[in-house]
Order: sequence, then C-alpha cells, then structure tokens
Amino acid sequence: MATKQPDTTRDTILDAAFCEIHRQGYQAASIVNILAKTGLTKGALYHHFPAKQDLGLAVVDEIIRAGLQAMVFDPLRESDDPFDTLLEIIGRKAERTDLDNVRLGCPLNNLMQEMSPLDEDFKNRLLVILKAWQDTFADALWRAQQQGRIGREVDTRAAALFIVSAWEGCMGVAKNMQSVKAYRMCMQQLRDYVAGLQVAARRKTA
Amino acid sequence: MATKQPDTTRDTILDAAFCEIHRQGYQAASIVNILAKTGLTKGALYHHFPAKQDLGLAVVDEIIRAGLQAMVFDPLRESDDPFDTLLEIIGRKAERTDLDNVRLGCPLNNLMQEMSPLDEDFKNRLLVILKAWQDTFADALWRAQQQGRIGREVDTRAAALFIVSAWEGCMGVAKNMQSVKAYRMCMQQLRDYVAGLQVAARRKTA
DNA sequence: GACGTTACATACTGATCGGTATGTAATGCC
DNA sequence: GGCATTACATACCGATCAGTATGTAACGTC
Repeated sequence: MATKQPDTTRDTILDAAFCEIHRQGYQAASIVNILAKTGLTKGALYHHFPAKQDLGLAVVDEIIRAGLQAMVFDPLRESDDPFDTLLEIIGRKAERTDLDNVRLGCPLNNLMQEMSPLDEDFKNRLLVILKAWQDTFADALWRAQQQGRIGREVDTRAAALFIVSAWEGCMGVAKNMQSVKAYRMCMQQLRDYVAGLQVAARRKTA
Repeated sequence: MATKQPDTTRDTILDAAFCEIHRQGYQAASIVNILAKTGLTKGALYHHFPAKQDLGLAVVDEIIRAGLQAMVFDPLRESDDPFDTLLEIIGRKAERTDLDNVRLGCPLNNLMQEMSPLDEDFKNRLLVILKAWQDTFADALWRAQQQGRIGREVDTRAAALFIVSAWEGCMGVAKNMQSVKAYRMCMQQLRDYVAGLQVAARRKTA
C-alpha cells in the first residue's frame, strides 16, 4: 500500500468481513481474523466502523443487498418478459452454482437464520432485502399475469413468497448435503413449479 | 431435588441445552446459561457430557431427531394412505405453528445452517436426519404412486427433496418476517404444490 | 456398616473475545 | 511550510468462554 486510501481500505475490510461472516457466521466471525486477512489493524477497522455490528450491517447493505440487486432484482424489473426472465434466472442460478457456493450457502439466508431472533437491527435490514425480493418476484408474476402468461387464479404475492422460500430452502438443504447435484435437482423442481403456473388452473384444496 | 437421579439430571441438562441452542445457536449457546436454567453446575454437566460438542450432538439425536421421528416420520411410514397423511401433516403443521415457533425457527434447519460447514460431526448427524426425512417423503410419494394417487411421471425422490427444502425454506423466511401469517401462506403454497402432483402431467420444461 | 464408585459442587485456568486509549504518520488546507 | 484533521498502528483491558482439578456427599455392594 503506497499511500493512504481510506475508501480502498474500507472496501478491503468490508470484503474480508463478508468472507469471514460467510464462513463463520456473524457472531463467530472474529475481528482479528478479518484483520489478519487484510494486513490491517484494529485502528483501521474501528476508524471506519464504530463497532462490529456496524461492520456487519454494512456487509448486509453494501455487499449482500447490492449483489442481489444487481444479479436478480434489476434484471427482473427491467425485463419486458418477466416470466421467461424469472425462469432463466432460476435456471442460470442452478447452473452456475458450484461446490463452494453450496458449502457456504446463501449469505442472506445464513444471516437471517442466525441473527433475526437475536438482533432487531439485523432483522430489519435483512427484512428489507427479503421484502424487496418478494416484491420483485410478485411484480414479475403480476406483469406475467397481465400479459396472459400465467393463470388469473394465481395469487402472485403468495407464489412470490413461496418461490423465495423454496429458493432459500433448496440452498439450505443442499448446503447440509454439500451436494451441487441435490441443489440442481431441487432448483429444477422449483423451476417446474414456476413453469406450472403458466398453464392449468390449480385445483382448490382448502 | 430429593436424591440423586442421574437420568433425570441428564434429561434436565439436555432440555435446557436444547432450549438455549434453539434460542442462541450452538456456538453462542453458553454452558453457564444452560446450567443457570437448571440450577446445576459444571460438575454435573461435564460428568454426563465430556464436552460441549457431545452435549450438542446429544441434543440433535435425542431431542431433534426423536421429535421429528414421532411427529412426522412414524405417522407417515405407518399410514396406509400416505398421500392424504402427507397433506394432513403439512396442513396441521401450518395450523399449529405459533409465533414462538416462527420466531426461533426449525431447530434442525438452524443447526444445519450454522454448523454444517464448520463441523463434520454435526454435519453427519444432521445429514442422517435430513436423509431420513427425504426418504420418508420419497417412500410416501412412491407408495402414493403405486396406489395411483399421483402421476407416474413424478420423480418421487426429487419431489421429496423439494418438499423438505421448501418446508424448511418456508420456516426460515417466516422466521425472518416473524410472521405466522406468512408462514401459513407459504405452507399453503407448498400444500398446493403437493396436491398438484396428483392430477396433471407436468409439462417438461427442460 | 465399611468401601469403592457414581454423581455431583466449587474454584480456578488459559485463551479469546470486542472494544478502547494512546501514539504517530500521512493528508488537505491556508 | 506550519497545522489541524484524517487515517491508521500498537498496546492494553475487562468480560466471557469452554474446560479442568479437586473436593464431597450420596449410592450400590458385600
């Protein structure tokens, strides 16, 4: 490091923190471990982040949320053919996920499971992402419905919530199995479910 | 406590440990917290369990696994009408789940997400439960298929894996939302998916 | 009813944690 | 080019952690 570059330093810490939190979870993530990866010291970290929680929340906002926004939310919102785009996103996600992704799981889901019952701030930040995800899917399904691609009887918000849930569930189970194959099999089932929305009226089973 | 009852003491510790782990996660679960709930001391705990990990694994085997066995696995395996029983289990689970259940989430899923990448012993024990779950569902679907209740084109093992995944995903997402309503909505979608297996041939979307 | 064993209680240890107080060098501004 | 201010580094602190060493009382066996 030639000179002082505070923005770069901050990003370095943020990236290392994301990595450590992704591997160990937030609570087990060690400040000294994070710093060891960066070659920096506590002075640098606590200059940019007042406390460990601020670092964790910054990871949520600036890495996890931003990543989902770029990979899923934006493409879907900007698509003129949201139904096919949704199917494509699910399929591509299944294809591109490798063993490392499966091993560590979804960062969003990991943090939700760990932190939601323990910390209100985390819960609220994560909830914003989750709602945005559900809203994005619900909007895509609603537009698909307007386009006549899926049946009018489909409850788009319920379906959107279910897709997000199943999506995270697939990753969670595959993570425990440490199996890319299981993940793809599971995501294929989800894809079939979504594809099935476009044809037949579902029987009422209440 | 009148006299010494080693089995009772062990169960007391085990129950308190389950509760603490369910609330805090395994790593954040504090031995002293567990003991504080029981009124016992470290001497008692480390007499019955050589290390914290043994306590955690005992919770997995003797509480989580045994609970699922009694609530889900056994009823489904013993049922002569596995398809309706499966639908009933899903519906009853959605009905009986209250805010406390949603807040803390599924103990199995919590531990899978937290411990699978970190500890081989935990991963393997949890994997046994997950496989048993998938196998139970797959067997139920297979028998339903033999009975002509669901279509011959259904991949029973893939569907079973998906049901388990979506089940856990519903609870995980509802946990973050802290919403029983969202959980029930999500589980209803899962129920619809399962119910949908019995009628139409799914279109191939490969 | 002595006696070895089981079932605990008490007191302590080293390691690690997040966080802080303080020092210092680079930077931007005039 | 002095001079605050920013951007770090270093050294340290109290709290908490899992685990252990030791003591002691109840128990089963004869």
